[in-house]
Amino acid sequence: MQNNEIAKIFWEIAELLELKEENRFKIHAYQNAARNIENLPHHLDEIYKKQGLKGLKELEGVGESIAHKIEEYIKHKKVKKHQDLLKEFPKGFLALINIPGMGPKTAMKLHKELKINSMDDLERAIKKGFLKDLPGFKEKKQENIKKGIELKKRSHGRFLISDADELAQTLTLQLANLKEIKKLTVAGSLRRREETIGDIDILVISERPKAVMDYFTKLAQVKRILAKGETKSSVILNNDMQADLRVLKPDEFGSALHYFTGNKQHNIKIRELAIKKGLKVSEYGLFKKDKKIAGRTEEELFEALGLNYIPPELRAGEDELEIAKDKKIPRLIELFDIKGDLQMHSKHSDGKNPIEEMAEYAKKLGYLYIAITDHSKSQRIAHGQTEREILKAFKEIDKINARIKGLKVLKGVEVDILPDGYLDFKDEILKECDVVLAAVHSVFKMPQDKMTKRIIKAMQNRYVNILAHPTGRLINEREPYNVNVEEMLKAAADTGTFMEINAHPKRLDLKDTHIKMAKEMGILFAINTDSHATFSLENMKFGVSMARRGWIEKKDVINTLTINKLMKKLYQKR
DNA sequence: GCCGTTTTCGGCCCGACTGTTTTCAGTCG
Repeated sequence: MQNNEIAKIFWEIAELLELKEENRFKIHAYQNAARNIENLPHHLDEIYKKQGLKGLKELEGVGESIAHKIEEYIKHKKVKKHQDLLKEFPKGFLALINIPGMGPKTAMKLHKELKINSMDDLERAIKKGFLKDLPGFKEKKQENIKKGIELKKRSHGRFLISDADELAQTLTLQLANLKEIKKLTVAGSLRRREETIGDIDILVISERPKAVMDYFTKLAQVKRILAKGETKSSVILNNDMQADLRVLKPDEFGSALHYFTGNKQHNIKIRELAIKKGLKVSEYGLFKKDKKIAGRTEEELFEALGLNYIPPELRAGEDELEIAKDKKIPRLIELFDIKGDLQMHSKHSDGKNPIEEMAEYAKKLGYLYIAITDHSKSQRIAHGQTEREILKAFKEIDKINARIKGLKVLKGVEVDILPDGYLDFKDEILKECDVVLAAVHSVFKMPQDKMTKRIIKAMQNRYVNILAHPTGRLINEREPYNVNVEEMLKAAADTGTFMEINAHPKRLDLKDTHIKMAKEMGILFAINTDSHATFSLENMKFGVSMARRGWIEKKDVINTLTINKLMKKLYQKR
């Protein structure tokens, strides 16, 4: 978690500099560095160990000064500039500018005029009505700050993509009822298929924006209106998620969708590119002087800028513009490329449905095969199977295969990787399987070198095909275990082990940056739902979008193959 | 503070909404 610790320090330096009204470009530089560090696939101390300061300076947004501060943190666990800045303000003061609607200017004014130094001070001052005596702080502003504090206290961070997806669907279904709306689409982080979602962005095409805004802000799910204007409204929904609606005209659709999809860094880079070409981009279109030259569709916009179409999942503000300029954006994998699902559980361990029901459901999805991969014996909580039980289950699979046409059920197991790196089943059992997934399910807290060795040892087993949920994280619940991902991936490449992209919305493991790194090493993937019930087989879409964010093509994924080619791949390690 | 296929100095994305200061600053995305 070291990268995030350093990023947090740079975010705070930026905030502190904002309070001091420092040069805004300097502030921007710290924010930019923080953002880039958060998205790094490698640990900063590993980069530093291998390549020193020079390696740090090669990172985007990191120059002389910030590289030294990273070095300082690695050596001393703190950064002097950060400590000095913190000393200039009372403890707990930074919390104030993180209240929605409050920025550095407001916070500083309250600090200077009313000696408000913390969240507690602020709440007390509001209760006593002190704010009202201040110029520029009338009734409404005070009310907004109060609501901002409440929201801040209740909010539990970002939402799972599956939850946001469902909510967005109910909103758009209702909006679609309004006849004034010509076209309607979800944009923002949900369209980019980020692993978690902060708010829901909806773009509407209509000639009558006022009617749309009235309807939107009165929806049953709306708890509070943050802003309501001619073209843009923001609301807080009942579950405390924010939703933004933007209304534009038909000939602005492409540029508006692009602008509203982001991310922010990507948009900035697009605008910078436009400037270099003597053009200007905004949500209203691409302009040469005052003449509009593109904007009706996203495709038109990219083409006018001399770029390949960049799919939303790749719009990260990293190297996608350069690659699009060289016309090298690949055709990314699609949901319909998936021919089967190679991790799921049945009643034989902790699943809800019998094998046959899983198979029938998969057949309805159009799959050619599935693998039943129930847990091994040491997973007591998950009713892991003994050797006898799994062999019995395989006989049941033979019978099902004889009955069902058009879908093959593979005999599999999700075998536990024990703390010493040995597996929970002996090779005699594993060799009876068509597919073997290995996974860590216990003793998560291990020093990095031990955990890395443990996993690598498991992958060296000739029967292990796939490393399941390779980093073990549970989004919003559990950190990944401490494993050196780069070494782990190198071992996967050496042993011919496939990496899982686990499609469960809480896992999404590997994540995008690690997927990209693994692909560069030539590793192949299996995108699996890890289903414990029939309906969860539908989660495949979340795995596919995570794969797309990692630049994955159909050829990189083994469960896009036909059954014969897949079997060949699965047996080539033995 | 970062960055460079016109630059090692002089730039650094663009626009909406709110509240209140009657002309705009602050905040947000």
